[in-house]
Amino acid sequence: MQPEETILPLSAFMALDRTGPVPLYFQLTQILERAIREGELPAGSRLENEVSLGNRLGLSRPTIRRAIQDLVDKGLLVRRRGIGTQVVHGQVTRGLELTSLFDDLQRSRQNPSTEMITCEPTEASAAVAEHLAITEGDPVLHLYRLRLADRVPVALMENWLPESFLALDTDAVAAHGLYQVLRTQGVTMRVAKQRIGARKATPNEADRLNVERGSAVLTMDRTAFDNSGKAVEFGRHCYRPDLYSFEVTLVEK
Amino acid sequence: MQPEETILPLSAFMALDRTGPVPLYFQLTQILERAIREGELPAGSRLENEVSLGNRLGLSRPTIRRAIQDLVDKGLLVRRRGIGTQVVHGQVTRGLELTSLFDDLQRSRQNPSTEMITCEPTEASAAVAEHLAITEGDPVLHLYRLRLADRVPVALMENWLPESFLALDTDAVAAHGLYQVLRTQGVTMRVAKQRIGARKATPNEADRLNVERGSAVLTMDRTAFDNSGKAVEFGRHCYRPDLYSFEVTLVEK
DNA sequence: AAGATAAGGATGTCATTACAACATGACACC
DNA sequence: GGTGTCATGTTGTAATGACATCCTTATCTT
Repeated sequence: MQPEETILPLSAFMALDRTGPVPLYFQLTQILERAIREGELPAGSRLENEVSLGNRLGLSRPTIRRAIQDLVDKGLLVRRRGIGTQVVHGQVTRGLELTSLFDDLQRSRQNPSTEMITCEPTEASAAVAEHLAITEGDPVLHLYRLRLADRVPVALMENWLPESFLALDTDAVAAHGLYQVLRTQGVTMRVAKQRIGARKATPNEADRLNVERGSAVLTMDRTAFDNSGKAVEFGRHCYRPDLYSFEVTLVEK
Repeated sequence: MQPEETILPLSAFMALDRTGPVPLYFQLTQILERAIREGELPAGSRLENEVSLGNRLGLSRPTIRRAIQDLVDKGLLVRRRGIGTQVVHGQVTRGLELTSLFDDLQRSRQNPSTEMITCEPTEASAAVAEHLAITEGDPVLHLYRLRLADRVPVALMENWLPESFLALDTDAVAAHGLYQVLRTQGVTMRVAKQRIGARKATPNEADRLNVERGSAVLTMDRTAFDNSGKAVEFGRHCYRPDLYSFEVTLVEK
């Protein structure tokens, strides 16, 4: 049997602004996403088809498709040729994004703070050099920080940045997070490759994270690349697993 | 300074087949991806621009863009307006896909096998019902399996499937993996939401995974949805962290 | 020498059109 | 009753054209 088709009233799309700098497809994506999260488009319901929606809004089909595709990629919608587009069941969750833990915690009002343990230039080890695509012994900036949420230790973070960032503002990093500072330096992260694993905490880690010795920690190694494809950061982090976990949404291509 | 532009010879694109059922953009994606992985397009090099490439191949610009965009989404390329498209530095890795652990291991020739511990109908607990979007007490199929690679235990997997799969072929699941069997049943997974964490292994888990009691395990909870948006599987897995980890590639949208 | 301006080249956005492929349901046919 | 066929509705693929926006480089001006 066909699932119920939900047709949004035209009023839902009155916010569309054709003159501003915001792309139409993006505005449409946001409108639809809000409608899904607010329940106006119930889970399992069918969307109005692309052509009809385009006609009603005075938008071309490619624009409609682009907007819908973005939501499919986010895992909110599912498309089937010959059938239509449906809202995925199951509560929508915010997936992993290219942000830092600091942003994550701030978003969830956890009152994040950072304690800088070490911040000094050093020479790249073989492992660090490999991840940053530089040569062993090259100068790098080494950060060792403790992340807290509501004054409770959540994560221990060790990061290495290539030579061009040796003069980074340490205080700003402690106050606003590494990624925020890099953004103000004109560096925009585009791609990050992460490996998530687990192991026993070292005694040092256990003490700093304020957990029992021999506890399990969640680990994440990450290399981040800027918009020119160069590696700008390599990090080894470990998290208190009772306070933090990773959410990932996978979509079949 | 501008990075070096690499122009692929026309011969690289001779494989393009305009008559077959394979979309042109997809063929182009594969050709480019191979060229990157084989090093014909070196890390950091600039790609030929969209318009010129389209003219050379006799393809329209939207088709070229679609192919390139897919590689950007995969984290292999980076685009900057006004600049061009560049190959990302850093070795290319296979990211997390919508496949099962069985597929993963098979791909890396680890000789995977499965030991079925439990496979029986039961009633949905509150947690299971929540994730499958059914009501507590509804009948579900409960699987409890041990995954081995080269006869070494790698993961303990607990899965629940909704009522429609109560009559699943247990032997086939043990032989070919759960996802494979579901595919033959006409079920195609489209979206999966995963949460990755860590904790200490329970004594039972430690024994079955053949690790010391109190070891750390990597955990993954997953709900998978089919192409109609319905939840078809909920799983709680735990992995030996010395033998398995998750790889994720994030791309800024 | 430093700053402003202009030109060129690249990707980003958007509209229009056409046809292909797939799923469903209705209906005729055997 | 089962099977095949067709019409219809929907998304998928592809080409074409136009303009916008951004970055770099070169040039001109001060």
